[in-house]
Amino acid sequence: MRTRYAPSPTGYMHIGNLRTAIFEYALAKKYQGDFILRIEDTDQARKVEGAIDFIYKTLELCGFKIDEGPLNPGKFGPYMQSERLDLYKKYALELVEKGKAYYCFCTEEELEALRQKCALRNRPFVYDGRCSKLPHEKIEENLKNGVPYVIRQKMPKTGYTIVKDEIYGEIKIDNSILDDQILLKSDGFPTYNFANVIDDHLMAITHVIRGKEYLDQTAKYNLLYEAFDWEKPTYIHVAMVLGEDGTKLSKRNGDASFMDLYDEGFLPEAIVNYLSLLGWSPADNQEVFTMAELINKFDEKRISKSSSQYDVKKIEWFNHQYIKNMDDDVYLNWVKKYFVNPDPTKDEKWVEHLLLIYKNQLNYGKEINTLVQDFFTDNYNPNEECQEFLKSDPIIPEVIKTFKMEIENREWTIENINEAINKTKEKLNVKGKLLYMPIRIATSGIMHGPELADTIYLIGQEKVMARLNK
RNA sequence: GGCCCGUUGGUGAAGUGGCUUAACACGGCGCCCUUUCACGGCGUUAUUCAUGGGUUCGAAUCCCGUACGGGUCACCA
Repeated sequence: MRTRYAPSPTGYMHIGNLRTAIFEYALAKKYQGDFILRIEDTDQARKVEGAIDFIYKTLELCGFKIDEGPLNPGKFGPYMQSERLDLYKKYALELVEKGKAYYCFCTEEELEALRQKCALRNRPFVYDGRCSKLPHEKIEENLKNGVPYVIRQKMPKTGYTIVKDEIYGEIKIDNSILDDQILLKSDGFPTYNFANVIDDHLMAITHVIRGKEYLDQTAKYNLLYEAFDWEKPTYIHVAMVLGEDGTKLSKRNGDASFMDLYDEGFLPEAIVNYLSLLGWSPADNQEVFTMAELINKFDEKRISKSSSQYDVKKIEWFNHQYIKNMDDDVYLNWVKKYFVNPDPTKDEKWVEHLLLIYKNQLNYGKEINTLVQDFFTDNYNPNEECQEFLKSDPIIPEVIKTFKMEIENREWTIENINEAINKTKEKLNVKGKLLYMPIRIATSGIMHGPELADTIYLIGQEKVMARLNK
């Protein structure tokens, strides 16, 4: 069992690509197979500097081990398509030799004319194969004169080709719509389809997992495998991942790339966990699981046929689960990367205490900044809901007054704050919400917050007393 | 437009002819617990599986049509 992840080096990995990689990885590892990274850089224009390091880094963060790739080659290298050009040429020529492919000297203009003709008749464009009828001498002459050419594969004009897919079953594609596909471009680079087939075969890939948008094209792949008389890999096409709005993923509809999520403070484990459940589900009911468990549970037969929508709320929930389960010191180290301290004069212990009391309600790293903001402001303006509450019972002003008296002359510790609350309770014989909420509002100005004693302690003596004296 | 694929709740989904008058999870709403808040727990949220026919004693599950959604038809990957 060998699977591969074959991205283009664009320096960007959206969630759909990552999800495909997760499936590829899980499948390979389930059967103790190898996971190969191949860089598809045949489009010179779209190449991005440093993209390979970026891909390695991303996969590493996600917990993937790359068995073979450009930075750790195995015996099937090179793993960059741009370094395999002679290979593609060799195989393209082999097909020409066998009479299964031919040189095509058609110019851009000729093709455009052809295209127009098809458009006029409202038919899909199919190359008419005129160059396949060129006499031998003419071809030789053109080649000698350096006329630019591409190599095209001869496709059958009748009948149909069956595409076999693990998820979608058998699909019949009419051969008449198949173009004599270009194998080698005039710049000497292979087309994506051609390079894919050559590489998958030479790299002994057994299972190809890819987006459903390639399903129709697989007929062309099959014809290529047949032309070479090679064994086809098992195909597993997966439906798309859509954005939150139900449309195709793009930079426009939200933080749809791995790095965006990572930068927001989503843990790679949580991201992987969540994505594995998009378009796939395990036979049992477990949702939160480790990579090892995923590998163990993974079953490619259970991949869904229909596309699924990305949901921020749910990925937040997953992230929340992982954050809650972190050890305190690990959590602090992690959350500090996202925390922007508005007041550097606060000492480290105070900051850590503050960060810690939000650990079990934090959804993602950067959220910490909005959660803690009330601890960094001098503004005290309780909202309407607070005002309503304060007026809801005559005892409330008493509670606040009593608490103030109790805390006034004590040393500023959490124990003493709790003690003051308790004394208030005893003196006035109030408890529950009527006891806590007035104090909470009077000291912090908000109705929702972390543990009350911690909150009061962290707001600080000076500020609290000032508010109580109002 | 031709061809291909899909359609279970707001979302992820289970379900492959009777155990389903549709699991589980997220979100929403409500309640409870911890003397407050949060965490957590519990309940509720699809009279029904896009729709119309058919097959069958029986259909979300099988067949056909329709609608809707998506994909694909490049010297892009």
